This record gives sequence, structure tokens and C-alpha cells, in this order.
Amino acid sequence: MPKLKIATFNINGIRSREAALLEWLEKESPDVVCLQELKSPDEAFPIEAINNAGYGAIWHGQKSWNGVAILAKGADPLETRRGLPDDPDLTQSRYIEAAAHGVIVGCIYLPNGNPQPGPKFDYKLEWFEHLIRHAQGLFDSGHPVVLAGDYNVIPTDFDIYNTRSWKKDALLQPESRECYQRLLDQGWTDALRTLYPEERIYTFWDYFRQHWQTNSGLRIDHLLLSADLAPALVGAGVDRWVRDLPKASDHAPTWIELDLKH
DNA sequence: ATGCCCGAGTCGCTCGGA
Repeated sequence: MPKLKIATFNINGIRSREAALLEWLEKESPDVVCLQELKSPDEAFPIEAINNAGYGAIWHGQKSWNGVAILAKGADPLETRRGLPDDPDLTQSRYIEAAAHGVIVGCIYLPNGNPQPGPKFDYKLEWFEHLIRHAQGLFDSGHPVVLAGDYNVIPTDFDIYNTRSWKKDALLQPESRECYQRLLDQGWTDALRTLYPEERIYTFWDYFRQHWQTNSGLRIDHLLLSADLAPALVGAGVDRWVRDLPKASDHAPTWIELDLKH
């Protein structure tokens, strides 16, 4: 069986990024894709272009903000859930889950949480608690599961170019990091960090201060593997060329390869 | 302490993002 390539990409507006999405699908040919920040109502999702590119899709959109989708090459993802159980705010489209190509994929757009402290940070932590609870059930199910998305958490200071101007940011507060660590402590494998423990890896470079040009990035897009998938991990990377396109998203697609015969 | 650069929405500005 060939390798299974699973990617996550915060696209930051699917309608303004449709050409880049199609170019990326054509060049990198991922088998499963998690998209976040569609910033599009359901009826404006470009399903026809995605179908024409050879992908089936499910999506959970919202006007202006948020929005998540799962794409599968040559297949229709079988939706298993939209929204978290007891989601604290169902008006925010931040979670969708499906079975595709033999794995269950949870697509996550975790709240940013800025400014902190404040109600947005409280919401981030509350949402995180619901995710942790749901993830425990997925892990315990024994199914092959990938939890992929924009976690809006910088796990350690090694995952940021420099903490100086980010000390007060919600993405690296101890509370945010503790939640992420509690998720890992359930047994999940942080795929990119596990495969490259010594490498500086970034998945996001903000639009300010020429951060892309100076490679001043953050690692906040993560793919977490359940116990039986961890030994199948054979590759991972960040498609940095997509971040360099004209009118690029501030995130780059982040991917793993699984060899499921193991 | 704040803006920087963006997309989306209602329109020449605000808001949210990270």
C-alpha cells in the first residue's frame, strides 16, 4: 500500500486563496487535507473546483470567520462529527471530523485567545477542555486517528523564533501550553516534533514586520497521531513554497506521511 | 503601549487575526 499523505493548512480565506489551493493540491497531491479559516459561508465553498481537482470534501463554514473542511483525494470523506460535544459556542465553526482513506481525521481550529487575560482567552481554554475530553474518547477507541489543525499553541520556546515580543500572547501562555501537554499526555504523538526533535520548524509567519522574509515564524499547526499510527510515521514537512506565493496565507501547509503496512 | 499586514463585510472604514 502506498504512503498516505495527510496535510493541514490554515488557508485564511478560501475564496481569496482558491488558485493557491488548487496549485498546491496539484503539485503535492495530499490524500487527506484539513483546512481552517475558510472565512466563507457554506454556500460559497468552492466545491466544484475542488471536485474538478479530484477531491471530495465536507465543510463547516461560517460568515466572515472560522470555518473548517476536510478533503480526500478520489473519495468522499465520511463525516463522523461537526462541532465538539457540548461545544461552548456552536456559532463558531471550529471542528469537523471524518473517516477517509482508513483513518479518522479531526480538523481543528482552536480559538486564538487574544487578548489575554480576558473572555477570549477564557473561551480558548474552555474550548481546549472540550477538545481534550473528546480526544480521550478517540484515543481510547483504538481507531487510527489524526488530530490535525491550527492549535494556536506554541508548544515550547523552541517553536518560536524569539519570545521577546510575544510574552503576553495567548499562544505561549503556560495555561495554553499545559492544555496542549495534557493532550499529548493522553498518548498522542506530535508528528513533526517527534520526527525532527532538533530542527527549527515553523508553520506560520505573520504579515507584519517582514516576518516571512526574515523567517521569524511560529510552529502552531500540528498533527497528532494515535498510538497505532505513531509507528507508521515515515515523513513530515512544511510546504514553505506556498507561503511564498503572491497573496499567500500567513500559514503554510504542514503534512505527514504514514506507511500503514507497519 | 501600539502599529505593523491582511481578508471579510459594509463600503472607504471597522474588526479579528496571531
